[in-house]
Amino acid sequence: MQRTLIQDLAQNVTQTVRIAGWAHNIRQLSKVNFLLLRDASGVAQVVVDDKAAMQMLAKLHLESVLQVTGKVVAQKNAPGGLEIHSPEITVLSEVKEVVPFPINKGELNVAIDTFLDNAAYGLRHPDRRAIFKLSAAIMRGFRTHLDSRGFTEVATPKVVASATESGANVFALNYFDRKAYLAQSPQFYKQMMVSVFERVYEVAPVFRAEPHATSRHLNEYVSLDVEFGFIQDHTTVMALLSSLIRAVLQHLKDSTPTELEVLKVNMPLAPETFPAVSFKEAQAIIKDRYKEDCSHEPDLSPQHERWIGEWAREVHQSDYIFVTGYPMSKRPFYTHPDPNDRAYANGFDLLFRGMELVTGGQRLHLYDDYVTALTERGLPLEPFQGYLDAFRFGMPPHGGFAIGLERFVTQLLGLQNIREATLFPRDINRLTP
RNA sequence: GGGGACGUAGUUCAGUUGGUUAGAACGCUGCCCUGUCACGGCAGAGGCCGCGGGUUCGAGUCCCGUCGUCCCCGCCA
Repeated sequence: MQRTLIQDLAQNVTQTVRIAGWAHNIRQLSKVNFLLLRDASGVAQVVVDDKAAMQMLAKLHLESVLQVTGKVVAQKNAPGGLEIHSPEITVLSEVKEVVPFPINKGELNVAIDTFLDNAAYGLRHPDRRAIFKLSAAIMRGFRTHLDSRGFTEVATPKVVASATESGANVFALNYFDRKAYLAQSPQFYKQMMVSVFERVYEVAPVFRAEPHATSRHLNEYVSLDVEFGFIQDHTTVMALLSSLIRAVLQHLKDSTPTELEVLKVNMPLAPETFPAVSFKEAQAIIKDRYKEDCSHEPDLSPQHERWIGEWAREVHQSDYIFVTGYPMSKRPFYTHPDPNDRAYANGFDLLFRGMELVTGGQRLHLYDDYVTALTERGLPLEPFQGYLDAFRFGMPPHGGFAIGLERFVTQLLGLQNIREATLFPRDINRLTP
């Protein structure tokens, strides 16, 4: 007999079906037991009133994997109105010890460190699983929208020869007795691919060797990267990003309504055009409204970003806000300056509910500009030659951005810690599981 | 790298100005209960109070060190 998923039981009322999954809970009354069986699609109640079967259940540990063949019955006092009667139960995988913490009590109540130590078990909790269903839907929505706009998905190397664009620390590794590094971003490669495909994107991990210890940083995270050619300036990139975010949110509503409900997600305010303020305007708002003068600082602090996020929600009814025109001194060498004021960048950050979600902008596209930019920063040309060749042989005006997937999920769900949006997070002191 | 907080049962946490035998809930074990749905009831097991040192008649509680964890800043997505 073929296996039926628990979510499909409603279409099989009065039929005999076979379901299989994990012993989520067993409620034992004297003459009847209720076995709650969980599979990836849901939880079903199995009514056990056979004496031998109840004795077998009494000895069973939770999370044992069972196969149950029985009749689907519509019963108004059953959870969900359905249950399985006259079950024949087979143990497929017996658990021989007590589970580390309960996952069958609704809300999960466990410290994040304990949870992550037992991730392979804890992630089975339906709420935790729902987080990663949403994460998958974000990646799917990202791909679907960009595919429809003529983008090509690429896979660029994660093992690279030279340390990279910005100051971020990289992980060094031994590559056949040569030094290599884990890529801190696909930046160079996606730019090179603009000269091949014009429009590209990538969904892949990036690696940062920064010893940060915060609730919003990971040393390995998934970067949703986009790069495309023949743009006017950074505003072309911002327009594409806005429509992409809106398309992803719509995709979530269409494809994961159950998960959005289970996790009680407040869908973001995302107006047709995301509001934008310049870096200097942002500083003025902070001074005006929050009475802190940061006008001599070259960047916004996390608190400043939270304030701007709050301001955008109140004044523009938007959970997303662009901050444009950061000082060039804080941006990497490939950044295109504002032609009207070369001290500032044709770039942007996108804040989502007060946290940096995206960085992007227009890039330099002329070979000579790269030579100048590298020279001004005291960097040698030689290690960048493979990259620079793309510009020597013709590169259109282009730009792009990178979205932090786990940050998207964290902010969407209002999670306390980005590790909750990561299956197996890598941070400064966690390398396993 | 700088700063702050916290380490007590398998888990999440209480634990008074230092005072005798360290508690609760969930989980676990046994018994009872035909309809539970966070099932309920009764009974029970389970603790080097992170580790080391100190102060004190006496330390889970105060001090120092150490290890671990969480958070903030820096850096970034």
